[in-house]
Amino acid sequence: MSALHPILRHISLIQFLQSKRLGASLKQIGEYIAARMCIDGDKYLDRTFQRDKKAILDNYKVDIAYNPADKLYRIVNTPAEVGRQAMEAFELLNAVLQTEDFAGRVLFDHRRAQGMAHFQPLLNAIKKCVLVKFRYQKFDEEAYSQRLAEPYAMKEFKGRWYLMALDMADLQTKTFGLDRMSMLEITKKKFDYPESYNPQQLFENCFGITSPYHGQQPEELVLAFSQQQHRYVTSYPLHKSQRDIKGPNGEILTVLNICLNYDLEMELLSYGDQVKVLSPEHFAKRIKQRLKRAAEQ
DNA sequence: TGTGGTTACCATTTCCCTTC
DNA sequence: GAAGGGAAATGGTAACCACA
Repeated sequence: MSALHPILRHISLIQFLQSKRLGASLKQIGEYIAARMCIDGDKYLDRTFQRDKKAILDNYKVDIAYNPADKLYRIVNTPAEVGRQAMEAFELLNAVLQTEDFAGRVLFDHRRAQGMAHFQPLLNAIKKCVLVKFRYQKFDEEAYSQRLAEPYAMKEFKGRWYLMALDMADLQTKTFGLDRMSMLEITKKKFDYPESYNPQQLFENCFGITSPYHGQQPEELVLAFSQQQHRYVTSYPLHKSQRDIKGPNGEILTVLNICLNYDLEMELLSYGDQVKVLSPEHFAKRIKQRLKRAAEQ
């Protein structure tokens, strides 16, 4: 039995129950798991299922409930984001391990963001509401600065992790890249988490890690992608508000309700000549100026 | 009262690491 | 590569509980 065996079973169980909206009996679950795990049909026992059910709730926050009325088990909540990501990561790992005979034919991006060692300590600091000290170097500055901050939340963007924290030097909430931190120290000094700070709400209308400036409201952004690029952004949307509309000449336009921040500018610039900003005009001008400067370089 | 889900406890099996 | 031992996973059973 591999150490991966139980985890694979848990994920199989979740996927099976997700596909069975109306629920599944213990017999159906047993047969599916037995087939999936290549074990004898009667080897997935009730006792193991009960243990799996508890482990799934603990590890993935997926609650499997039994309904005595129809004698079926079903998932009663949506897997939390962290659980979903854990499942995806494990599925990838499992698939890769199964293809080890194909070494050299499954290629990974070797670029790895630095600073992931800070992730767990910072998470603990957020949980315990204690101040953190660290040395920080901005990308546009040579010098390091010493920071003391109240850590509030973590956010991922393009393979890097960022800390949202209140900088005690100027009492401004800022975003710090973990890859630019060093000499992290978790203090014992407690702080009160500000009730008004809601990171999910703060970034709801944003792309990337640049939070909106005070009072900034989302705007309607209209884009015209090339046919090829349109397919790409449809399969990997920029923002949850993204939708398609028909333009005046029957062409497909992409519309987003979003704060027009630096990260979004950079993302659109990365598409080169495959996208045209139609509105708002001030944002189109900004993109045009950047492209003009880029051409001059 | 019977049925079936849940949980606790202990036994057994299997895996994996270390040592030779 | 084989053997031994520890750890983890799994199996078996009994007791408890809710519900029809």
